[in-house]
Amino acid sequence: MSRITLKTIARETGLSITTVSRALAGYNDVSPGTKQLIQETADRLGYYPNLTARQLQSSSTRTVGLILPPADPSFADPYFNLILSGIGDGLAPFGYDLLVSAPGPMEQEIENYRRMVEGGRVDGLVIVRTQQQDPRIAYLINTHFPFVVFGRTNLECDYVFIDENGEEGTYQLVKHLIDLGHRRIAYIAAPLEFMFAELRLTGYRRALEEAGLQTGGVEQGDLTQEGGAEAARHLLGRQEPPTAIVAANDLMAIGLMEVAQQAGLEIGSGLSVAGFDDIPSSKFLRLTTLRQPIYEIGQQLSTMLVAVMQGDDLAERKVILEPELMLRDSTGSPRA
Amino acid sequence: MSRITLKTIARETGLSITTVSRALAGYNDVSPGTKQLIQETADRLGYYPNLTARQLQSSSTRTVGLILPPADPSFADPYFNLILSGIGDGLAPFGYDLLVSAPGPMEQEIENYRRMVEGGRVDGLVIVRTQQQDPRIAYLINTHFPFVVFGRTNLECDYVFIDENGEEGTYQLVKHLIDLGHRRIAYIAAPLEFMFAELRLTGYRRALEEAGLQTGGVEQGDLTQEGGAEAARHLLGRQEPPTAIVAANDLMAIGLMEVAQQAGLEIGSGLSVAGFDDIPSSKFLRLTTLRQPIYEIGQQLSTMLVAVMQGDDLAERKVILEPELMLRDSTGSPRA
DNA sequence: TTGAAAGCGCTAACAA
DNA sequence: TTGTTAGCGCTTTCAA
Repeated sequence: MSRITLKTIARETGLSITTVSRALAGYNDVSPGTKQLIQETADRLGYYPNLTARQLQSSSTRTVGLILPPADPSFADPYFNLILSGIGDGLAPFGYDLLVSAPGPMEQEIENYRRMVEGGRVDGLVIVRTQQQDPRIAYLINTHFPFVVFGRTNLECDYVFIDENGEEGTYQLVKHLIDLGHRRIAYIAAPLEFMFAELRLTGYRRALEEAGLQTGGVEQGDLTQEGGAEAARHLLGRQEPPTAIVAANDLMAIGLMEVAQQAGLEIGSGLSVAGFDDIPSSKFLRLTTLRQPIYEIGQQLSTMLVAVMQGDDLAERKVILEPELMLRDSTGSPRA
Repeated sequence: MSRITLKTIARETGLSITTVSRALAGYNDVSPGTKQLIQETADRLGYYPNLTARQLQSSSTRTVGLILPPADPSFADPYFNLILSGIGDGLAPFGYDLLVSAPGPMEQEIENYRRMVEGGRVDGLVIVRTQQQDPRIAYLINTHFPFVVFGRTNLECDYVFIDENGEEGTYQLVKHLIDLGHRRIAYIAAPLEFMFAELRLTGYRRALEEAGLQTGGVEQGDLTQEGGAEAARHLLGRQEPPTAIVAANDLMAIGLMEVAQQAGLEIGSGLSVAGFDDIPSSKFLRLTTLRQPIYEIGQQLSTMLVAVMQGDDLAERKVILEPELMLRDSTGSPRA
């Protein structure tokens, strides 16, 4: 009991493979009678075309790739869940599947990209979490492979991307804290190889500078809740602890809040805390943050990628969205 | 500037495609000198094998499929994010990729399955969110295709699955509420075509029966926050409103909490609320719930699937996990 | 140790 | 309207 192929149907009907192929493809250079016979036979035997063979023939896969960065556990990060969701839902109407690849333990990231691109497994790629000098983008431009990016880089290349204005957002947030009366404002930065880390940190610095303030301390965290907690312990242990701490993402801000509460600080009045992302939990924790519509960005990215793969011209090749400042109870005036 | 194939290398070195193939595959029936020449040429030209061609030849894809149910927006559901994360991370060490397919707008679900299975796009499949008479499982058993399932069904078939004991968990939860003194306990059920909906509802009913209590009202919700809110409005509008409401999942419980708060009820003392899943937000909302380790289940499922695809015998083909009762502030004794 | 030939399942150019 | 031939890129007998 082997698989049903065109050959099976050809043998069954006594016609050639070519004719069977054309009949099923709906070409009209096949006589109606033959067409019907073939169609009936195909239905009866339950024929379904082998997509791998088609891919090989057409060198098109109708599949889009997404490779997750080798963080741990990268996949469980709410950020990726949302972007994945947006891309998946955005692709569905176009009939594209999404091939997701998580990097194995000791595997080099570039191997994943080669597998997808040079191995011909996908027609296009979505790149997320850009680095300042992102080797993946240099590589893809070099190979002329269709891709879109979530995030900017410092590379001098022309490519399609969406990014949020992390600098301006963070600037507005810190300015708001200054306006509330804070003078010692600390920052928990993301790893600086990431482009967004640099941009957000710049926004923080610009706001302080403009107000003529010194930094209230800058730590670096690994974007996890535990990383935020760790950085918070350092910052709160200082001789003159800050009255406000801004974290580069919500997850770290949440870790920070827990540490502050354990230290007996009242969030909002005793210590102001803010994050970046507006993940679902932030709403319930009343965390002031900057909202970037990650899910919608994912959707828009997939639409743009489809255009790129089809060779269409895009009206906007570089989209920069303004994050929305979500003021909640975790920030307030410093204690008098 | 076309792609580098075995043919390119063969032409370049003056050898045959066969020899090139075997040299690169590491066979030792190629002379050392030839081998080295081929290897060097391949490196120099940047050869990478065409995976589609290999797939066609070997009829193996090293890819696992996951098809999302046609809920809306299915992808954004925290439940799927976690299971997806677990599967993706679990598969990575084995070198399998994950092909995710979201159903298109008007597409029938079975078409997705045919594409993956009969189209030969994947070597195995993960089925989530089982229905009582799940046609997908009947189909897969029929085609002898490797798969594993998250959730039971009412089908009399032998297949590999993991499920949580939703009946017993819900029973324990409702029993706890009864012990606290509640007498009017309502339930917001999930759509009953889902197997887990039936099981959890049974647990609720069993606990009431055992205590000789009437139901405090049963509504059906669509598993979303808004669905929970809607059901809550009905339940709270009753002549004798319940003192406790249990929802079939956390998302609905969260919607329910919001409605209750708007109605001026104090969660925990005025109205006890409980859910099922323990999604990240539940912790912050202090929602009493039943925790099922969805991420870990996803990981274990992928390990089991790899075994099934390899034809290995599994020690445990049917795993049923006990959910953990997470008692938080959203439940308490009813007001005297 | 190497190469010719066949085949995985499909599509497409070209003849008949 | 149909069939023959070739080819997508690879692996695998089987001969040389």
